Amino acid sequence: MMEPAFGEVNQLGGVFVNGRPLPNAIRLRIVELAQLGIRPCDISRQLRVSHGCVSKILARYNETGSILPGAIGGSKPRVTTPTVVKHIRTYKQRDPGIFAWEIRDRLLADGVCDKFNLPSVSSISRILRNKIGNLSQQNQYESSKQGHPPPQPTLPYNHLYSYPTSIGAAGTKVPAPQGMPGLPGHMAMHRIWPSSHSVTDILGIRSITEQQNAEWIAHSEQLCHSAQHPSLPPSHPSVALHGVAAAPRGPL
DNA sequence: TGCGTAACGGTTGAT
DNA sequence: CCATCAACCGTTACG
Repeated sequence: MMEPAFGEVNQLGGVFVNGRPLPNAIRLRIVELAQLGIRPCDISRQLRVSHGCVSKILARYNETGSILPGAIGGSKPRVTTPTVVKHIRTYKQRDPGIFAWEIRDRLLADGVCDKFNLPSVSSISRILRNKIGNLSQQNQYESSKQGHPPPQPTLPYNHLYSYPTSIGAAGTKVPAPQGMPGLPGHMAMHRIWPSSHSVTDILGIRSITEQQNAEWIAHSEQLCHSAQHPSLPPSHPSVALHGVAAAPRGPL
């Protein structure tokens, strides 16, 4: 906890925070530069991001269509699957005074779970608290993970990074999320460049980096921040975080 | 020289 | 409330 305001410096002189994903703006640019035809090794040098990272981000983008990092932390529901949650909700609705340990017994008795995937009492309590709560009439049994309770969808990361609205979390290795061909070719790759500093002179790439990159990223970061809201600004950077990625480790 | 990837030290967050 | 621990992170180093 406690995000260091300043990270460490890598061999290329770039700043990074160990254990944490690169800022969105940079991830975005890695992809965009690649689409402009700039080679990974040059992107690495220009952005001062290790080539290993550039390689990884690009590879991920190619297969998921998302520039976002994968879902960090947590653990996949081992026992509290959507089905189990649904049953618990039913028990609770039929007998609001039921105890967690009674629910546990019933899950077993009803064959919903076996002794190996039977949730602990504390797990059940948590489910009652977090997922069912009022149990007035929630119907969507799909509310296991993507609940959007507050207007502010739990920020995936500290504001230091602030990721673009919609979730964070790229779904690990899911090959092709919904409608996400993941083909870089389809991209609506308008010119994302700041102004008209055409990148055309790829031969003189060196002339555009440094400063312009910094400026661009700063600008991009602002967009990312304001993008916290569902509605994206019109000038939303192309490659974008669209599509995002798959659900963070599906319920099953 | 470029790049894919394992090892490494690190953080996170549901269980 | 706290410990676990598996998931991910980016950098480094190797091939």
